Order: sequence, then structure tokens, then C-alpha cells
Amino acid sequence: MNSSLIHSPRRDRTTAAILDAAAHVLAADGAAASMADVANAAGVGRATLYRYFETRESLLEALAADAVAEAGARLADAGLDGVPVELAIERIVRAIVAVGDRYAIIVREGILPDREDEEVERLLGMPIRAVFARGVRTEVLRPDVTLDVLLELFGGLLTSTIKLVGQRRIGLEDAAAAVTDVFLQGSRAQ
Amino acid sequence: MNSSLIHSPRRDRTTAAILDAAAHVLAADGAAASMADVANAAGVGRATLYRYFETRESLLEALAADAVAEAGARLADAGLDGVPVELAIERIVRAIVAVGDRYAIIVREGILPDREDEEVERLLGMPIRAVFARGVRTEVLRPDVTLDVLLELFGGLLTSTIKLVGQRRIGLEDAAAAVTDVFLQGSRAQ
DNA sequence: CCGTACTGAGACACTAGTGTCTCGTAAGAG
DNA sequence: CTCTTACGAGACACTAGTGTCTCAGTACGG
Repeated sequence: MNSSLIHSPRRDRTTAAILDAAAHVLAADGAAASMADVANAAGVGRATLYRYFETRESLLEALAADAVAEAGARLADAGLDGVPVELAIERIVRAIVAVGDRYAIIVREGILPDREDEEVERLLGMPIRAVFARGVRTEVLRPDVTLDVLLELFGGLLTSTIKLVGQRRIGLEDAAAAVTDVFLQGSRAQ
Repeated sequence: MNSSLIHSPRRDRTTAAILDAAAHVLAADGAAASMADVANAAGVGRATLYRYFETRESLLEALAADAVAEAGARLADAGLDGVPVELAIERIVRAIVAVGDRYAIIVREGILPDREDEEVERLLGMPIRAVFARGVRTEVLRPDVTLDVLLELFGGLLTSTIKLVGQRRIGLEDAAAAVTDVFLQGSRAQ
């Protein structure tokens, strides 16, 4: 029987465990992590890992697709268009940081399988860009820094925040609040 | 004659070229870049590369040491202690971003040769931390976010700025000004 | 309680990168 | 101009990771 088309609960569970472990290991050890490392972390044999993902590349692809889908879903649920820009930005931070490890791997220099780039742009880039563009248009965000540059700086803040949360040096809520505040108000006192 | 102890001008030039090329390649391709890639980028043969650096590890070590030394020297020359915190932060940004590629590699997950960590802390961590601590003490920087967290967020901004400058999407001066401004004042308009 | 299907362990071939060595050649110093 | 020195190219052994395969053991559904 072709089990690759049938999603038994057991198979789904193992798949999820592998993806979780892979995200964790790759976020920690970087691209240096091997398939054996991932298998160990997931508590399965190396052969089983290959039964779930034909190649290392397809594992990374699935990981990226998973991360993009989850982050995208959170953003879509966030109702960004209906709220003030400040609140929208806070929700974006919360959504991305919540995905954490998974997202960090995507950023760590495009492991993205080429066409997956479109998905990133469609599900993540566009909604975020829209909020920022609205911010500039409604004079909530400063107009003297290019939108592109502002987004890149925002991304840098998010990456370091994910790192902090991943190392448990700060909680998710505190982190989201802090980074939103710093990004909007800056680090200057009062 | 033991040429490893004699620093002929030619050897120094080649060493510098290799380190430059290595920094560039590693910053672009990440840790995936091979010794052959570095040799190609430097315009030397692979054998020659090994004549200058016994192992891949020693190349990375030299690269990190070089980056830390240069960034450290720039910070030391910046006279951080004598100027207001805002100006000191701007000078830190300028110093780190100027080192660029080299610095980015250090950050990309400690390739640091263990004891080199001390040097990073002594030459980079301490002076920067001192400025931030002074900022909090003199009520220039917000006290409601941990110094550690603030430093990490600052580092995230620096990393994305280096990326922007490396891709020529913004000039060094504009970048330094923008990131300083955003970090201190935030992204909110006026 | 039985049988099917999945599993972990390990052997295996293959690939890519590392580090070593040699040799003919080119370049720079005196 | 000559002689030394470093160079590039390539062969080489070695290592580590990838992906395939087999096989005995085990969990789980019927």
C-alpha cells in the first residue's frame, strides 16, 4: 500500500517530531548539522528519517514551507489591516517570534527552494510591507528612511529577538513588547 | 630559510588578499564555502592557500582575529568615553559597519576559537557595554529593558545594516546615520 | 493472538572536501 | 642575467556526509 499518500496519525506525528527536531538542531548548529544529527535529535533512526524525507534538501524545503505557512497563517489571522500601525507591528512581532526557530532558519540565508521565495513574499513580505507602507503614508513611521531599509532593520531586530527567546533569556511576551517599543520609540529614555 | 617567520612585503600582501577574499566569500556563501572557493576568490592556487594557512580552521581563526583586532582598534580610536552617549553609539555603528564582512562572519555563530572569545569581550564587548551602561546610568537610555537585551537588539540592527551596506543598497554614511537614529529615536515619525 | 507494516541498526557505494606532496614553471632579488 | 623562491596544477590518501539497501525486531490494528 502506498503509505506516502495516506496520512496515518502516527506518520503525521513522526513527521511533526522530525520537523521540530530539525528546526531546533539547525537553529542551534547552523547548516553544519547533518542528517544523523537531526535523526538523533528527533529520536528516530537515520533510515527512518530518509523514509520521511528523501533527501536533505527536501527536508529543508519542507521545513521552510512549514515555517512560511505557519507564520503566514498567524499573520493572516492577525487582522493587520483593521488596526493602527503600531498595534499591527506589535502583532507582526508576536507572530514571527512565536514561530521562532522555524523562521530563523529561513532567514539564515535563503535555503529557500527558489519558487518558495514567491510564497515568502506573498504570505510574509506583502502583508508586512503593507503595514509599513501604511505607516509611512499615515505619517506614523518616519519617511526619511527607505521602506526597504526600514524593513531590513525590522528584520534584524526580529532575528536577534528570536535568538533571545530561543535562549530563554527573555520571555515571548516581554520580548514582543520590548522589540516593538524599541523599534517604534527607540532606546532613548522616556 | 624559514619564511614563516620573515614577513616579506609580498607575503603580507598575499595574506591580506586571501583574508579579504575569504571574508567576502564566507559572508556571501556562509560556512558552506570551501577552501577551493576561497582560493579561487583570492586568485591563488589551492596549494598556495594551504601554504599560508595550514588548515581551514586556522584560516577562520586568523579571519576572526583580524576582524576583532580591526574593529577593536577602531573602537579604541573612537574616544567613546569622552563624548555623549548618543555620539558614542553613532561612532560604534560607524566602526562596526566599516569592518563589515569581517565582522559579520564573527557573528554568524561563533567560529571563535574558544579563547578568542576573551578578545572579543575585551576589545568589543567591554567598550560597547560601557557606553550602554553609561547611557542607562545617565538616563539617556531606557532602563526598562535589560542591558543584555538592549545590546542584543543593537547587534541585530548592526547585522542587518552590514548586510544592507554589503549589498550596496545603502551607503555607509547613510546607514550609520539611519541605524543610529532608528535605534535611539525609533521608527516613529518626528 | 496473529500478521502486517513500520522501525533501528548497520553495511554499503558514492561524493565532496580536506590536507599532503611533487613537479615544472614563472617571477622577483641581487 | 642568473639563481632562488614561491607559485599553480594536479595526483593522492583520508575523512565525513549522503543516500540506498537489507534484515531482524517490535508495535499496533484487526
